Amino acid sequence: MSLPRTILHIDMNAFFASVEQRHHPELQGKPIAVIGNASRTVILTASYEARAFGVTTGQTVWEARRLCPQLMLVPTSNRLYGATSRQIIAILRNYTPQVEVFSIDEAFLDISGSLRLFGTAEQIARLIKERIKNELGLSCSIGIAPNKLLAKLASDLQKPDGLVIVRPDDVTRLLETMPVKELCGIGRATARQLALLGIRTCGQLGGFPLNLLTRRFGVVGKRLQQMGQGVDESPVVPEEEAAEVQSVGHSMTFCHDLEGDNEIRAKLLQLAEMVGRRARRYGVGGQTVTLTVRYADFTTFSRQQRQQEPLALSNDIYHASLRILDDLQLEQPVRLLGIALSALQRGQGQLPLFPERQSKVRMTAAMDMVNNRYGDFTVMQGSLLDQQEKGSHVISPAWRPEGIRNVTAR
DNA sequence: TCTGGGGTCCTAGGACCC
DNA sequence: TCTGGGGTCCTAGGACCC
Repeated sequence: MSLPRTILHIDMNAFFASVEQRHHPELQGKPIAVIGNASRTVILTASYEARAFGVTTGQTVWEARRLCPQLMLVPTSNRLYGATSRQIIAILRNYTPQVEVFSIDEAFLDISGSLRLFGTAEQIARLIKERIKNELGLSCSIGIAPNKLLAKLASDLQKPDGLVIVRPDDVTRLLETMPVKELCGIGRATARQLALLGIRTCGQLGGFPLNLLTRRFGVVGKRLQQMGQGVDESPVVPEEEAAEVQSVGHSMTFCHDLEGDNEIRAKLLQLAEMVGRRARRYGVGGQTVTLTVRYADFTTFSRQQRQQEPLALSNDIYHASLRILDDLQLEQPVRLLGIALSALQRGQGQLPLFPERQSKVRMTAAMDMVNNRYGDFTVMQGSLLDQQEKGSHVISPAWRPEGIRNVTAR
């Protein structure tokens, strides 16, 4: 048996929208929504004033405007959210080194070892809330519980500006009537499967015969039952111990569906440059290249090809994606294209053996430096020059402010 | 004026080898 | 010239998270 733990889950309230409101005082108290920079976008985050009208993440702008005609739309400002996220994490690290950055606006803290130093869990949570409020002008919800599953559930129970403590003795009562969908890890599809078994609440899930769960869900059955019981032994994993990153990718939805081959190739070159530059910045190369295509009717599929050696140069990634494209018979106009690198390997920064490759690598490094300093696509290959569209560069809430995690050589 | 983007993990099936 | 089975690698797709 492991020792009882005390876990905090910190969840920023309407993060992107709150940062915008703090940054632009004229937006405070107003219904605002942060959207992507491209024309075909959705609501990324709505302020609480906008949520009161029913505006939520994932809605189309058109839908949101219908619900809230006075809605103010703000394009996303990635750097600002990233910088703010880093400030938040810095505050959290004052209370324990055991900080797991779960997303740009969420983190888990294991404060089991900090209690003697800072007081009770509740006192620590209040200190954190106060500092984030005073220093950054932002509010958050915090859940306190014996494990991550319950801490995350707890932080969801009171928003905005919440503080919910789940003590070991409370767990059974809390879960008895809690819908399974509220648990992190049970989505729509699993909830629907569970409903077919007559399971709607965590209490029902936790008490359901294991053999029946295993028959339906395989190895996941055991885990599901534990989740229903509020059992979760998974540790808080700080950044430096985190698993290596598995893939690097970019995708773009275009403002109009692409029909021509040249247009498609041009976009692939642009995507390859975005993916390649990020891979090089992280010092990784990918041996598998995946091309994702979404048709006008939203049908989406992907094809991948294993390469002879790991790729990190934009041009190599581009040509690999072209080879995949050439094997495809496109049946409809293309709404979205994506390129991803996986089967990553570290150490792709060294100069290759052949002289002509050396100059390519040096040129790429020089262009990367300029772009890193002055912004994406400041300098680029000739064929990219006619591309006015710079991509939406929507930042996702899953984006990690620390950038890539450790990548170990295989 | 329908429906973003960046990830992780799991599974199923086929190829291939012994 | 029949009938397996195990293991590994690879691909495609789906569920889930933010």
